[in-house]
Amino acid sequence: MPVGTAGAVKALTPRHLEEIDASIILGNTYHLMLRPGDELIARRGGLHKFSGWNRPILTDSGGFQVFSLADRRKIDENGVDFRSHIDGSKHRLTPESAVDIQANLGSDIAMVLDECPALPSTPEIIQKSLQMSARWAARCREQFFNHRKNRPDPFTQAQFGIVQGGTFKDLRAESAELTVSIGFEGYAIGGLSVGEPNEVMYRVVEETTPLLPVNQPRYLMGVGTPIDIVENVARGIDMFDCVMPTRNARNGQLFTSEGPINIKNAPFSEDDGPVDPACSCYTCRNFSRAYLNHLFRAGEMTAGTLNTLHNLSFYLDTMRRIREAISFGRFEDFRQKFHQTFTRRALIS
RNA sequence: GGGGAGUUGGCGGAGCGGUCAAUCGCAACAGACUGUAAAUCUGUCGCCCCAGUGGCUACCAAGGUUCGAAUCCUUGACUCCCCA
Repeated sequence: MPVGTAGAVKALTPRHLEEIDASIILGNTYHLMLRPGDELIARRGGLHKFSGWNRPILTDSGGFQVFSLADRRKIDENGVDFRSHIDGSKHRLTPESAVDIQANLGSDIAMVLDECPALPSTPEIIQKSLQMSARWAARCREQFFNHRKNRPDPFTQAQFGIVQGGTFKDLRAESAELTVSIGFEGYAIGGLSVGEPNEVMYRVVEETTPLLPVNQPRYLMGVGTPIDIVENVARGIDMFDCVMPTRNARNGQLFTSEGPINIKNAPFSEDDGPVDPACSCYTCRNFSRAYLNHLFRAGEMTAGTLNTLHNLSFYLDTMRRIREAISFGRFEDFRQKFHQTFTRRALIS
């Protein structure tokens, strides 16, 4: 899922996203409630209509902002007090209001409000946090059902629960059990990709996915590098979201089948080849590395657009190839080859 | 012809006797980025090396004053502005 925090995948239009065949994008409760406001969006017929995107949208609950904006919030049992990063004003997010806001946004998949604790942390702290997240999840589910019951219009939104538990196997198990027992349309693994080593993340995912229903989507939140994605599919994950392809594109890092390159680097200023010869996206079909190097250095905003288009194409293509490999029973083969060709740093031609 | 201002590292531009190999910005060179406070942030940026309270050469040029000069004086070269 390409990330479109504030109602847009940065640097792209919905037309671009359709062209690369993105099937679902992500929006953010916290950011949209502050600006322009979820009620304003509701008055305009919801986020799809407002943003001109008519395919599915998943909205994150603001749980991650509980973590990333830690210095400007206060958590208690009932919810989170936030100080807006935009103007400093005070706002409150509760499990119930997070559900209400996402209902206003009209997303297709809503996430429960959770607490994403910083790592590393002690088992005691993680356990208290996961238990509160579970209580919040139950409240979110109840509020979700209220919407289902009371809305005059058909309320077709799905809701996902989030498993926490840090890097501790038993705590992940506890959180998974609590979350699954509430019952959701899908399950996410949260609280990872917050600075822990990759092997730790892989291990935790490996220990957690067996505890989640096989016939429902499993979503690993906030991950990751192309290698991370392949490795976590291997461990049973179905869905991902990550800012990496979009943010890094705007910062000049482009993913290729041979690994990442930094298009800013001097050698590319005279490189007439495409970003990735194996890629058939608009950027790779029409523009050279030399041109993209120039656009970036010149500060042209088109650089952000072409780079983002390519990186998202690379990510979505990778997922397509993964699906194909799985359907042909050749995933292990794919995984091995991917590791061989996708090096940490692509060779410069 | 007369009067005035100036010349600093790739560029712009600080500095006006020691703490200056020289603030800062740009450019350049590299790095980071994982449920987006990010078209952001970080590092390097005279030469040499055993990489350090290390060596060398440096602020237009030459000479001088001084324990000590990018900073003061003299001469020269060049640039710019104003009045004729």
